[in-house]
Amino acid sequence: MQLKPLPCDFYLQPTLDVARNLLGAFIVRELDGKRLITRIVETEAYLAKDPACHASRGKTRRNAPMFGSPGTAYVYLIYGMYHCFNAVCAEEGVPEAVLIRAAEPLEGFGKQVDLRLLAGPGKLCKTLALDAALCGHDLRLPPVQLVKGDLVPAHKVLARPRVGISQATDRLWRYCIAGSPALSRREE
DNA sequence: CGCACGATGCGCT
DNA sequence: GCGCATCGTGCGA
Repeated sequence: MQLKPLPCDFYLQPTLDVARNLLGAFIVRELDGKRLITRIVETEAYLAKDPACHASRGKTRRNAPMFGSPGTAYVYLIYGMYHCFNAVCAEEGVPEAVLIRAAEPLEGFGKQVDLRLLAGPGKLCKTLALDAALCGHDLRLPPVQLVKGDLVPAHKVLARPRVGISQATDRLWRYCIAGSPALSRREE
């Protein structure tokens, strides 16, 4: 398998396109001298003017990383016990991001792997040990890289409402690979 | 300074 | 399907 990090330009596409195009991409995580590879199967887009976006009401200490360089990580704590991992999109100063909601274990997890080990944003961060220390990290570089992956045909991509938000619930900005066993919830 | 609440997940019913 | 753990953040006082 060739592991080619997604270039900075990738994240400058419209954020909804980044969210769709991250489906099938790989997360390569180096941890304790081991390499874990997973395949992204579910994402959500958050846009600058979107009421559900953390930064839609301006810059604060927590959301400041969303205003940073495209292709860096935005990681935050949710419900006091889980983390959520995002890729920052759009040009510097425009706070948009794609939440990585679920991935499928591919390499480095042993034989009897649980396919649902990364089925949800909190579980994904727990399994890959992603936390605030990685906030701002350049996702082209170890120890966490997003790399070019399988092409997912359009007919396999589902668009669904985002999960867990109370505003702008009508927007179909969650993208899933149809039929994946590793989604955060059963397909609707 | 106090407090309501979240881009969640798990266990119980 | 529902309650709740657990705590940093952000806003109103």
